[in-house]
Amino acid sequence: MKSESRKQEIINAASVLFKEKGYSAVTMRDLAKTMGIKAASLYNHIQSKQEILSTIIIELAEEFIAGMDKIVVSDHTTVQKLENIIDLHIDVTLRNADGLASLNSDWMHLEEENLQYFEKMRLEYEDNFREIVRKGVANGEIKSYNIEIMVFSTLSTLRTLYLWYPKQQNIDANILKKDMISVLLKGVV
Amino acid sequence: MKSESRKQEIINAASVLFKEKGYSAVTMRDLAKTMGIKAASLYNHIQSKQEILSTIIIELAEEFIAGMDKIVVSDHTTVQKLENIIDLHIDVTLRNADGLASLNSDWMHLEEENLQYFEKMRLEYEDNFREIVRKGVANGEIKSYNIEIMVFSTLSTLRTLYLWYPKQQNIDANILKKDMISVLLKGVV
DNA sequence: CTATCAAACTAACAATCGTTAGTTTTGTTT
DNA sequence: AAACAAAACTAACGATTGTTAGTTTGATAG
Repeated sequence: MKSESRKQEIINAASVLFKEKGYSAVTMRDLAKTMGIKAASLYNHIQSKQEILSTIIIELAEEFIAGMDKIVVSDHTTVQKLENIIDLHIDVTLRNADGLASLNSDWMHLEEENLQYFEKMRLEYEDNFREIVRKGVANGEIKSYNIEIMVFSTLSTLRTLYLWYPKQQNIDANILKKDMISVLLKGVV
Repeated sequence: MKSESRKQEIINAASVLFKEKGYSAVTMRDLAKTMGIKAASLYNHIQSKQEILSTIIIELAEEFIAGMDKIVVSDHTTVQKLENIIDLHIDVTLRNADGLASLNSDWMHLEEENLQYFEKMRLEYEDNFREIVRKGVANGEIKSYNIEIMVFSTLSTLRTLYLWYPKQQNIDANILKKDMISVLLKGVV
């Protein structure tokens, strides 16, 4: 076996470092030191620093696309769909909070092909989100505020979960889901 | 006059580049090319790359601290205070959206002294925010959801405004304030 | 004109970057 | 014990990094 697990260990360690300092500020020697080996040894397992970044980001982006697609084709109400989107973000955050840092902050360092692929997915995701909200406004389930503001407000919170949730200790995932749905959809006053 | 304005031009150009690629990925030669001069010439106006970053971030952080202090000592209701916080973030975002990118994403590259100062200010700001919400829950103005979730949800949206607002064309600042207050406080359903 | 001075320049530095080539170690299988 | 492969190593490369030293340019004031 060509040590796929060792490669994953490197990617996981890189995710942590990228979250702390960002892709550009992390050197291959930093990553090697974390793994307890020399920088050159990393190349027995990975092809390049760029491969690490793109693996982290593209994998996560495809997860979001797959999750959103399921929600879009479902026959739920708008409110249920929004609840499912919140669930999706919380689930992905619980599974890979470190990797989400790269997806959110280092996507611009992807190289040409993967950059275009990522941006296409992000646009598709946002369009789906916007369309769900738009339909909700149209059928009266959602208040008639500016759609862009509602989408941005919700999505910005969900996208930033990876920064906040790992620092919380006393919040169970299911309680988080429930309260986050309440706060995001019904407001605080 | 020791060309304070030329220094500000450099800082403004750096803010734009830092927003696009992050502090670590921007080289002094990148910045010089943007200014139409050679990298060495930058040092007639600034002391170091680090000075540019700390100027951008510390100035903005102090603005937030000053704004928050005014709100804290006011005799407004909790809801009014939250509305004023939203106003504060929108005002700062309109004035310096580029710089906010560094404050949000590159603060960890500050050096020892400024890093500690920044982190102290951030903690102070969040504590003030949390205390305002806590009092609002105590006197019944705010719903009794988890306080951490409410603070995070609101603050994460306000902190990310700099990414979103510059891309919006048809949204007037006053309409944005009004709608943002509605969405963040009263929810979308 | 000439003196002055800010602001540009050229040239170079030591350090560090991602990465490659070739070699040795380590652990398992025959 | 011999053979093999995985995974570590040493050494080095060319490029790029932030920054410095010293010099030239160009506009302004006497």
